Amino acid sequence: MLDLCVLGALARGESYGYEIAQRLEAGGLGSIAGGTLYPALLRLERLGLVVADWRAGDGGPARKYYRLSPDGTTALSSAAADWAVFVDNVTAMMEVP
Amino acid sequence: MLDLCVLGALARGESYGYEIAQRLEAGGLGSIAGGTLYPALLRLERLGLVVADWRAGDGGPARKYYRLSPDGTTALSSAAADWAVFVDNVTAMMEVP
DNA sequence: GTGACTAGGTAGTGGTGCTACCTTGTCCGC
DNA sequence: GCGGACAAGGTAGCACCACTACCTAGTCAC
Repeated sequence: MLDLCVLGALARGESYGYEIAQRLEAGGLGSIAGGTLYPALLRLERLGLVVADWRAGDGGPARKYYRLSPDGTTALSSAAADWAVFVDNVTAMMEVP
Repeated sequence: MLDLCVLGALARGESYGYEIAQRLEAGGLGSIAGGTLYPALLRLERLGLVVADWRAGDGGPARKYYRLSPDGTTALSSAAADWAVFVDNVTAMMEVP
């Protein structure tokens, strides 16, 4: 769930962890703590869905920039389709007719 | 997540575990195994969101019929509202603009 | 030089859903 | 009349995931 939102946030352009958290919060998903976000980013990196490289910080510590890999892009669009179906089913189940 | 779907299934009328699983499967949520469903029902019962009573089986073992408690009804409608907001946010996050 | 802020990471925990397995009851086919 | 299929409920253990708490390191302002 969180992983897919992170992929979606990265679909808006490459970014680093701290800024991804801000994108997610701006998207209404609440504040995602570092201890939640960074393990998710490491998972996605190990799965090959995102690729990362370190860059010097702009007034602050170095940043690790993440961007979608081709696998990540296809995983995101396939997950988005699955998500739409799942949402339709769950919403129908939760609404009392 | 599953708990809310179970509440939704019970909002269609009181039922027992085996039939709830069939309602969920008919709703497109896939086949929910007993080892998944029954712990969820026990959770909901301990939380007071559903109430249950045993009745003699109709050609088969006894059945435990569950129905929504007043707390369960309010929990379901409040969860459905939260779910709608959450879905909107996640869907927006996962769709690449 | 101390604190605030940015940035990333690890350790441990709790909840949740899964598989696997068990028990009881009825009915059907051989 | 016995074994298997099926209905119905339950428990045990495992794996994953998100969370809290904590740690490290860099820069800047006071």
